[in-house]
Amino acid sequence: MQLITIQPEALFQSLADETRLRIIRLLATAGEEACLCELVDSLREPAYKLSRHLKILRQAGLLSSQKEGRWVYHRLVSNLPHLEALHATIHALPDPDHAYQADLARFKERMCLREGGRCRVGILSDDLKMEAK
Amino acid sequence: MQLITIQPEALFQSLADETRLRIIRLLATAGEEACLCELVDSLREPAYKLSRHLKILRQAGLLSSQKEGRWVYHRLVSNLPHLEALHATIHALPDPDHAYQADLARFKERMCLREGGRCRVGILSDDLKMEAK
DNA sequence: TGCATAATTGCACTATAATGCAATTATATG
DNA sequence: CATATAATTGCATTATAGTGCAATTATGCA
Repeated sequence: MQLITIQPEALFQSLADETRLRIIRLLATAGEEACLCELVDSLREPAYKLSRHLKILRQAGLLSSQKEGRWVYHRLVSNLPHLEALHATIHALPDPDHAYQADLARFKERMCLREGGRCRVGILSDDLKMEAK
Repeated sequence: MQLITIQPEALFQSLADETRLRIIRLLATAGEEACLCELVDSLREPAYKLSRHLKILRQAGLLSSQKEGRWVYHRLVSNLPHLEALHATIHALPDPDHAYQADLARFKERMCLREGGRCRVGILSDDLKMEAK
């Protein structure tokens, strides 16, 4: 499921985007897996955008994704020495404008809606639902 | 000399390029500072190219550069927790096609030409000199 | 002061990557 | 089987970033 030879620069490439770094920092600090709709509500970014960035992170070997019914849960991969080291780096990153802190706060609140540890609701933020026909 | 607020994604952005990552890995593994011509001979890339990438790394807060006569020495910055962690990550990176190992071997050889710990010769690789008038 | 050289930079060009919209796929449920 | 919805993707557009050449700057030295 993961590439045998990951080019190191592709690893950093995948973190060189604000949205992707927000995703990774959130999952790293929360120590949790999350589905797309939970990320949408936490980061307040449209689903199509996050979905694409999640794919990039998966291809870079940073995330693994697992489908459960209609939901897809994304979690950090950390079975390699350089990935462990990378997570330590991410934990040590500064948060100058408290953007990550805000993401994490929304995420924690969102996690309260889980039932039996699983997501049972869709996107809650009205302005990010696609149903705006 | 260095920015007060470095955006974390700019840090990864600066490592998301093969040439820049080669520079950083070389300086990190060698534990040495190096001038441009030494890097040109070690990485076998044209001076104008490396010079530009060095500038980007400097602006990202990863390198500091110091002029000594005609030579400019570049060294890693590591006075911050997340930079220390980043160096650990870089040390843990795989080297699938042994490119970094080759860079380091050329660098060590090149360092033998120093006198009193300072570079005294220019670019040695004939095909990378600009004098090809 | 003139020349050689270490290093940098302006400019044009090309390649790559992010974005938004709309459509589509896949799954659960009445 | 029809509908709702979680998630993904095709496409056109825009923005960003790397490259090579040639010119320029800055320094040491004869």
